Amino acid sequence: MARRAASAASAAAPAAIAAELARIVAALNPEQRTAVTTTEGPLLVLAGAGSGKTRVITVRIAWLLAHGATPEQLLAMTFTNRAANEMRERVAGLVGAERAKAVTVGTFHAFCVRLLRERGHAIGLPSRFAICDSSDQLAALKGALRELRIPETTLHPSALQSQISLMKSKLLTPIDALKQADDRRAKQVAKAYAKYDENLRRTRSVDFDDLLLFAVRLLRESAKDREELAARFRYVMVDEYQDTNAPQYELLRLIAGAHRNLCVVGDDDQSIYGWRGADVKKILGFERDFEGAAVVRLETNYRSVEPILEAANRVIACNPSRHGKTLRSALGPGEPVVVKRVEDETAEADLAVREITDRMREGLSRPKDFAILFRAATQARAFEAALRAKQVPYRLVGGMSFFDRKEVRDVLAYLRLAANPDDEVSLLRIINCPPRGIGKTTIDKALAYATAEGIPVARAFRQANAIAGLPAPAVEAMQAFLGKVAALGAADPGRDLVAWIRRVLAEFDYRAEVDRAYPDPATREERWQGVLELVNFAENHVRRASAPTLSSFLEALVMSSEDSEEEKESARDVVTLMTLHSAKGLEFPRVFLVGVEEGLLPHVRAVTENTVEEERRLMYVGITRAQRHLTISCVKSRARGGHRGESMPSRFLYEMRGEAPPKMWRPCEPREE
DNA sequence: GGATGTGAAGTTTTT
DNA sequence: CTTCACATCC
Repeated sequence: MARRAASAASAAAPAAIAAELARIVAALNPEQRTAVTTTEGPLLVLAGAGSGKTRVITVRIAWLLAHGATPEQLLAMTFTNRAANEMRERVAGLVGAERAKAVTVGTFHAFCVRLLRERGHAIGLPSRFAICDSSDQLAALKGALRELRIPETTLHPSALQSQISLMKSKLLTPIDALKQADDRRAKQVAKAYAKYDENLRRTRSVDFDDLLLFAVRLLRESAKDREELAARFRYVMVDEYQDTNAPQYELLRLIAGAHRNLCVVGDDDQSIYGWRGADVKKILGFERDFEGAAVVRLETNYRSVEPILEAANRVIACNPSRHGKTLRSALGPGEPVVVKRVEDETAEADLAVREITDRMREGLSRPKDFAILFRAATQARAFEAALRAKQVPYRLVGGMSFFDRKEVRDVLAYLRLAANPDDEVSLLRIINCPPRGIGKTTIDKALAYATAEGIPVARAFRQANAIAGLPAPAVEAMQAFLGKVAALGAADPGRDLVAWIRRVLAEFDYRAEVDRAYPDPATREERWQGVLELVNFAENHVRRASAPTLSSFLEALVMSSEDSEEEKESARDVVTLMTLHSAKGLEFPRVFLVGVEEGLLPHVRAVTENTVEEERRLMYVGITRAQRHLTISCVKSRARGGHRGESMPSRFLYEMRGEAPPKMWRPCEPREE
């Protein structure tokens, strides 16, 4: 990041590239062209669904480069790795791999990691901090609860996790949380938050939210770093701006606040992450925050046929607070949106699968043309069953990731412990896996000792002989185990990563543990494949990274949600099942939007919590995924939480047709507080 | 220290 | 209905 703007790149941009760019810009519609060529000052690009948003950002980067900016001066921020990768590839296609490489394109989180590794010392951050993923976070929270003697039944760790994350994404410190706490529970949450943070600091760890928070703190406190960053990144671009939370906004202000060359692209109508801290007010108030901002609306949609966009426009028009856009189809007329109400969820699944098999029989559609979209992940079950019965290949997006598999997490814990002997979470995970005679009682005693003495858990284990009442064999086993770990972690294997991982596996005889834990030979083989897949990842990392180390490998794993090879293979020609949230940004020729009922979409909790507007945006996102065909379904009777009950069509279905709901119809009522 | 049974609770998810 | 955490038993 501190690297000087190297102007060593190609002396003269090839004339061919310049001509190509002129051709591309000429082919844009007038609004897109304005968005591309307005380079100075704050710019808000309101990009409706399917309006060529990524094209605008990438061509804008090419335009900036062709008009005097150096690649080093450009910063493009995204929220997901997927978006970052796509942007990088498309920029490379426009300006050539060489210059594209020098443009900083990345997720907010990846940007912050780099910033903190290079400059974090200014706020006392150790350069070798570890990054916790969400299951590490959960384990750390359980530890904090244990130390505070709060039973997990009183404060559910996963609920605590999202509450703390939400507070962090609103820039609330544990002290703020304690000040604001007005009841017993809130006080406990604040205390757990404080203890959790304290433990992370002690183990030199940060969670995902901390990456943003520390970056903000660094740029607030160190004028030198702030000024250097602002001087380097003269042009800042942000994708999916409607998803920005408080720390991300703050970060942007700190980098681009002085020169104001900030271009944000987003769609307030697709803001669906309010529940995790994304603040739609940031995009609604951009013109106020950055006075004199130019605003461009992209309303021509290149994705969907007219009837689909008409439905989308009518639904979203019911939201009171928005910038206001109306999508126009570049594709023209098409088949009308189909709405069906069937008996129950089984019939709903049969309806969709029947349609899929019929269309496939015609030979004009393939499995990958179809997507089934739903509000809640639990709805997938019925569709999975129906697809299986008809032998239609499908993939369920979300669900358990490769890195959540037990064997993968176990092996990762070994690697992480070797890289960071203070990693308590990993230590506790594998201290007795494979079993080495260190039981729950022993561990509890060591934990109590660590808490009483105020020392790291790993140190307590190392001093096991000082702890009263521990069985001698357990003490020996612990010390032997820690000795092995220390020996492995003494030196970073660097390029020999793969061989080193194999040695770790052999040293701890993890194969034997897999054989022991899974008596069934088929699952045993499957589990072991998971371990081997991890070794593959390491191989890839060594091949791709410029200076691979154990730490860089572990970090790459935490920061990316990359699919395993096996998952990539199976994702080829299959029907896609996913939640509306994971569907954002995707498109399919034929979409089924299912379970469009009161209580589900909008969800009951959204109704009681007065967030129906966000549910309406979710409906809008669902509709606008469809290119040519959209089938919406709802049921008369649905089993929820074990009980079967009557389901009414969603209010959104009436809005979609521009009708008022019938008189007899009762939406779920907001609860009076 | 590990296997089996009982109980409660059950949107949305990326980094 | 089914998943996950916890308690109890061997």
